[in-house]
Amino acid sequence: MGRAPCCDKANVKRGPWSPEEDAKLKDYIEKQGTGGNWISLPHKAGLRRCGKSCRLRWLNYLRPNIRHGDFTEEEDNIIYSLYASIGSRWSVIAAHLHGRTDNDIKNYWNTKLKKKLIATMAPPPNHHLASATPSSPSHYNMINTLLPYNPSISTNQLLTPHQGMMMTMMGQQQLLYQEDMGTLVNSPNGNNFIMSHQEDSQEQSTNKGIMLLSDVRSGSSTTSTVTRVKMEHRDHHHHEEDERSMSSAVIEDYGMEEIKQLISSSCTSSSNSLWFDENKTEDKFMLYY
DNA sequence: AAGCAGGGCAACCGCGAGAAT
DNA sequence: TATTCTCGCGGTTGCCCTGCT
Repeated sequence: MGRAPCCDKANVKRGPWSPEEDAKLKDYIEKQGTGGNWISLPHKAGLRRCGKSCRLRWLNYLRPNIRHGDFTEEEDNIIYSLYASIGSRWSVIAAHLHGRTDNDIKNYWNTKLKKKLIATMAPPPNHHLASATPSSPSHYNMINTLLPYNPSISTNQLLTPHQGMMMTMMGQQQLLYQEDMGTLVNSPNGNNFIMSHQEDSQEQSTNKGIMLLSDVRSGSSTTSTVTRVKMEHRDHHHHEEDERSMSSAVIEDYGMEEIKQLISSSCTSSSNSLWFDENKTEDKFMLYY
């Protein structure tokens, strides 16, 4: 036989915690600790609560050094970077933000940061691909947060930012392969890009897949690696070779209607190229279909 | 002032992995 | 070894507040 049931669910209080309950729980844990057993804790502390509820209340609200309130830009950047790398592993992300709880970060992401990201990705209303106008600093920062976060972290495997971002956006799809196509180096004066290898632009345009361009700045120049990513649906009945269909599924999976509109509005009828051209002199972020 | 809609956030739900019996 | 529970996690829900009409 196993253990006894954790609690009598009919006899436990649910809903918001009162100040008295908070005080009881806090007082008990500060004096006695959790004892490694949350299930028996509420009874010992004189609370008519489920152990899980006590644990949640303690971890998310009562424990010392919890920080509430606005997130800093630095915290935003860490969240962006880690989310791009590991996805919605909020507990791991929380481990890198002192005083923040996974619940806090999750809520913050869902209510604010995701919208902020979408807003930042969207081009200005008068966006033109040929424009050379630098984008806003906020976008500059956002793009750079997609660069590898240097983690001495406990994740098993970190994807590169573009992998992570794409995997996140792909939803039902999986990475089939990633192929390095070369390196772009832009000159200090701006807009001249040199492909260090893979000079066959014809092949670039005819090979199906997504080309990603991510930037690494060093000194006065920016080095951009070019990666072609090939994807397929996990549902083998709907294996897609049609990149247009794939791009549509991507957006729907991510639930980013705004980005869908953005892509639609950015897609030219004369080619299959979709661009997120951020019009920066030193940083570009491009999707190429 | 009242009604409504949307946003923010605390709390709950359900699942998987591992532990206890 | 099988069964059942605990813990920790991510996803979801629902209440409350605020702003708009």
